[in-house]
Formats: sequence, structure tokens, C-alpha cells
Amino acid sequence: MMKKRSASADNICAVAVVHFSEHGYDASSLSDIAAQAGMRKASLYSHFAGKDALFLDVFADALAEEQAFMDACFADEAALAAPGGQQAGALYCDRMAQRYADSAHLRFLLRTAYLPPATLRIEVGTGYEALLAQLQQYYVISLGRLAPALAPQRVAVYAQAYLGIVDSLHVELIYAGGAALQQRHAALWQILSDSLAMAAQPA
Amino acid sequence: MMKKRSASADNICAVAVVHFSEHGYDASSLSDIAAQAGMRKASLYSHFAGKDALFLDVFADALAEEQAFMDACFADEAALAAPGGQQAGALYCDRMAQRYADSAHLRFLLRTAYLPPATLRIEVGTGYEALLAQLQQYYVISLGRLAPALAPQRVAVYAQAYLGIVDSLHVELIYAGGAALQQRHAALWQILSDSLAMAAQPA
DNA sequence: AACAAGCTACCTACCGGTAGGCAGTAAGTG
DNA sequence: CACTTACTGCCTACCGGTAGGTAGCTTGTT
Repeated sequence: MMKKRSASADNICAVAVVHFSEHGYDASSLSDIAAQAGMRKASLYSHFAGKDALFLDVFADALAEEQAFMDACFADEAALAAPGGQQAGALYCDRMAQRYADSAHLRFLLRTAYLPPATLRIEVGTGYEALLAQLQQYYVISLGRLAPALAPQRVAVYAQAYLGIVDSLHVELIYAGGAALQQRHAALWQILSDSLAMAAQPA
Repeated sequence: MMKKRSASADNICAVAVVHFSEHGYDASSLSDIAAQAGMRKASLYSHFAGKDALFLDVFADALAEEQAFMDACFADEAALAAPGGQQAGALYCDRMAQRYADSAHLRFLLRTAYLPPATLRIEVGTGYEALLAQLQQYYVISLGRLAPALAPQRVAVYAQAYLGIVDSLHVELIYAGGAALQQRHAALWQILSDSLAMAAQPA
């Protein structure tokens, strides 16, 4: 991988992602970000054209990082899978809470994907949709490996449900966290498992 | 019901709820709100103590309105219910999309409940949690009426799953809307139905 | 010499909030 | 009846503060 940015710019991005994830776009100040990055606000402008540009750079970082995380989860899952054992997409959901705690990029992404700054709606929207599409694709592949006999239209339904569950867990991450998340995860996974079991061996 | 506010104050709130729901707390300007309400910013201060107070008033309105909507949905459901027929909580989900399109209060609520202004986190949090708790209670009652034989711990799981589904639909409302919502609704409802059917008559 | 990367100092625009004035009106008082 | 008083609802004008953004100088490195 090649480095596209200077070390200073990378540092600024690392600071900015925290500010954006905690305060949102509007309430984040370039002065504060610059100060925490060890420089004055004016010096930011030798690295980024403006606030929007900085935001979009951070957003691109976040997308790339979460893409990589997703890749790793489903790669691990494929490596560990025994047919009929692990359920499709489970690893990604299991690791999500820890990931949220560790990664400012994920916190940033969940905050700004759902309520992006008005002027950047389209850019943010298309980027995040691509990520979700990738997740859906991974899930379909994984489910196809674990339950090959499933009818294609059934697979589509489960993929939709899976994305819905992921969204629901995201909400709980932002909103409540910890304990409540566990319960919700368990409950939603339960009904998904039940439905899958029923579809796999119909009465 | 008694009127607590003047007509002007009601008008201001009606304008403010739209602004807050579209731009969020930080990006909403009192000047703009006042102008659209037919007065100057300074005149707002004869009706509300400040931006926070206005926001909290609007928030209280939104809570009350959504509470009333929830009440109506579950009252209708109880009236229409034939045992084993309609599924618990379905009406509320079915009407949600239309409701979202019609009600600025719901759009406001979904936006600010998940990402409230930093200074008002606790007030918003407690208020919205109460609403969700009420929803959960309604669902449990409704499910108890339609499937009386269900084990209590099972009911708790389904209640959690139901809230999760509602959250997921909320996300889809904010984020995508229309067509995608239908699919997600259908998929999540499908797996919930499957699981319920399995629990009701175990193999 | 040239360039990158910082800096100080400053700009305009707008924010939430405050002070004080100005019509209209409804009630009290002789 | 006329007159005063008090109040409501809105106004203009302004405050301190901060935002994003720009100009131009000073460095250090090559």
C-alpha cells in the first residue's frame, strides 16, 4: 500500500476522526482539531482544502478500515467453518461490540452515515451503501457455503434480515451499548436461527 | 386537554420541529426559525427562555405525539384481533412508514433520540427510553393475548427482537426509505413469524 | 534559489442572547 | 367620559464569542 498523505496529514486525520465521531460535523471545530494535532488552524489549510475535504478524507479512511475489518471477519469465518456448525455472518456481529469500542473510525462511520452533513449527503450515502452491499454479498456467500440447499429467494430474504440485524445492533451500540446490546444480539440471532433451522429441514 | 402555550408559541414549535428534524440541533438557527414563524429572533425570547428550552418543548411535544400514535395502533390492534390471526405489534410497524412521511415529530424524534445535542443527552435519553419501554410493554401484552401458552422467558426474547426490528426499520426510514424499507420489513417479519410458529407448536 | 510547513494576524459571517423602545389594548380610577 | 397604568408582543440594535477561511511572513531543508 502506498502512502498518499504526509505524516502531518495522517496525524490530523487521526485527530479529526475522534472529533467528528464525538461531536459530529457541525459541532467540530477546525481550531480544536488543529490544536490537538499540534498546530494552528491556518496550518491545516496547507494539508486540506477545507473542512469538507478533511471530512471526506476521514470518511474515506473509515470506509477503507471497516472494509478491511469486514474482510478479515469473513475470511476468518471461512477458515473456521465446519458445515452446519457456525452460522453465517456470526463472527462479524460477535466482534462488532469490541470493534466499536476500539475503533474511532467505526464510531465515526455509524454517526455520519446515518446523519451526514447536509452538503455531503450524496458522497456519504454512496460510500456507505457500497460497504453494506459488500457485507450483504459476504453474507450470501457464507450462507451459501453453510446451507447450500437453500432456495435463492430464501437466501435473499435472509440477507435482508441479516442487514437489518446489523443495523439494529449498530443502533444499540450508539444508543445503549454493553448489556442491552448482548440481549438484543441474542434475541435477534435466536429468531434468525429458528427461521433458518425451519427452512433447512421443513416439517 | 388544556392549552399550555400561546398560539405564537405553538406556531414557533411547529416551525422548529421541522428545522430540528432536517438540520439537527447545532445547525438549526434561531434566526431562521423565527423568520419562518413570522417574527424576529429576539421575539422568540418572550416565548422561550432559550434554544435549549425551545428544543425541550419540541421534544416533549414529539414524545407526546408518538405516545398517542402508539396507543392508537395497539388499541386498534386489540379491537381487530382474532386469536392466532394478526401478529402482535404488526399494525405499529405497518403504519410506521406512512407515519414517518406525515409526521415531522417522528422524523425529529428519530434524529435527536439517537444523536441528541451533547448538553441535553440525559433528558432526551430518559424520555425516549420511556417511550421504548411503553412500546415493549404493549408488545408483551399483545403477544400474551395472541399466544397465551408462550413461556415467559420466550416472551422476553421476542420483545427484545421486536424492539430490535423496530429500530432496524427506523434506521431504514432515516437512511433509505420507501422500497428498501418494504423488503427489510418483510424479511425481518418473516423470521420473527417463523420463530414464533416454531415456538408455538414445537416439533 | 526554491519549496514545504509552519506561524501571526486578520477577515467576514453568523451564532445565541440581551437591552431597551414602541405600538396596541384592556383594565382600573376619578 | 377622559386619563393613567400596566402589560403583551414585537421590533431594532447591539453584545461577546466563535466559526471557516485568507494573506503573507518566517523558518528549515534540499
